[in-house]
Amino acid sequence: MAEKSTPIPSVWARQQRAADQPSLSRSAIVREAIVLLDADGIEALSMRKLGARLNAGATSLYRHVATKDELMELAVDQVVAEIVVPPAGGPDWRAAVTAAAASFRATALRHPWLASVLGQAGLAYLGPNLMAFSERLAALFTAAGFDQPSAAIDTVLCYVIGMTTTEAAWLTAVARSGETEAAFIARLMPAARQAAAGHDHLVDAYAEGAPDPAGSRDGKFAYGLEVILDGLALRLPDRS
Amino acid sequence: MAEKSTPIPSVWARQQRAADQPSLSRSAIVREAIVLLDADGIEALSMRKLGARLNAGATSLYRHVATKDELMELAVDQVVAEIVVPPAGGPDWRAAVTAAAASFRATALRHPWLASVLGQAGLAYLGPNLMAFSERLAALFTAAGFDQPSAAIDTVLCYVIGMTTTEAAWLTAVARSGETEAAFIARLMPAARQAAAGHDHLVDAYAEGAPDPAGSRDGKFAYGLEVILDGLALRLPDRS
DNA sequence: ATGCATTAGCGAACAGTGTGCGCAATCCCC
DNA sequence: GGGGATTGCGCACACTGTTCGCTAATGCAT
Repeated sequence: MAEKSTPIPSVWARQQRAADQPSLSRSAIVREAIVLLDADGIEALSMRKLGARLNAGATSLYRHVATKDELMELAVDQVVAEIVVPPAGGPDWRAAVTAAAASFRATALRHPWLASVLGQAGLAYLGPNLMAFSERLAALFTAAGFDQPSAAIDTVLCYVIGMTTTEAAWLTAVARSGETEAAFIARLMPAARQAAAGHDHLVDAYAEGAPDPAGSRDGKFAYGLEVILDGLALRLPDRS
Repeated sequence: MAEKSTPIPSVWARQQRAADQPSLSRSAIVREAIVLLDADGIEALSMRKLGARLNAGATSLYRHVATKDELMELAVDQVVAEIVVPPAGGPDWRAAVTAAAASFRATALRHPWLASVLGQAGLAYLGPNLMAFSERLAALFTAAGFDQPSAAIDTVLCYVIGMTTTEAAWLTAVARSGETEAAFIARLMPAARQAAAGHDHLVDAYAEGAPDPAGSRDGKFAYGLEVILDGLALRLPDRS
């Protein structure tokens, strides 16, 4: 019992290391963090779980990543690379912006933690993929004829981030319930109806059930985007 | 799996006990939680600190609030009551919506945690003040002539939430730095410039310094809102 | 091949966190 | 006064992010 503190190193107990995997690296850590984030949500990511998933101790990660916040920043930048923005200069800038927004939305729904983290990060993240994303958007809007495109970009981006944040949160809640979206809505309706009691316009809004929740989400996103594109088009010089 | 058909319980369905005389009461807890959230941010709110602030043990709070998430929901609903939405039926619906958006933004900047929590909550929060807020918005847009106002409302709301979330996050970072906004920008510029290197449109965007950061934030918010209102106006019937 | 300097990995530990449980005290009503 | 219901709270549990030394392995120069 004397060797309670440090076990005597034995030749037989010696482990040969690192033959199995390309060991620990920043990119492997980020990759696995994204897997864990996608699977179990943002609050389920812990350094210990992530380390265990990589056959490593929790504190080993700190040799490659300064802090958990930095890890999140790296994960965001990695995932932002999935967003595809059409090249600038095409004949139809509205179609290009619509495609970029759709790609953003698809990416944000594939990684439901993205939009909320991105919204709260604001302009503090400067990762290469995020910069490249911004650059392509700026090129797109500049080529479309906006002489001061950053305000237009921010308008579209804030709308898209706000919409996908709430949509991802909703889908996460649905997924956690283990039900279909329609069943989840049905189970939520009594509480919603009771809360809406006495508010005439709200009961009207709740009255018509949505037969196709996913489709109506698509439609709502497209509607708001069209509204914004119409408003932006009015600010373009000439046309016609 | 057993609660497949059980309606989702809501905080608001449970009745609130009277006898709010003792120092510990639901409303006192929520009030103090808001103070703490405003002062130190969302991640600084802990049940222990909140209990200490109320001269009570941490676990005592659980007699009045089921969980910390429920407490956040109550805090959100409390703060939403500060948002002023003009009555419906006025002659100028755009001015009314602009005023409501400005009130939302002011409230969200007064309580920098509001927008992000609200965005991630999505439609799950059913507090009375949030319902009243939605009702007033619905009345406003219905009176303006939108026959299906919920899509229009969501467009405006997602934009406002997205914009104020990033703006609040930015201001929180500035406040934490202890510097003025201009000084913070100046200190951030080298990193931003380096990250933007090679991206022509971005260096252009960074080139013009903003002499009045607060004013330019106001302007950006107003610009995006005007864009959306223009786009919505196109969808109104008649207009002469 | 050998010695050395650097570093990757990790166990223990610290200061927190949310919250369930059971016990004591207090209150209200009969 | 008796008794049941309610409130406050200390303890404990299972976590969290992160720091600190220590060991073992690796790369490099000789």
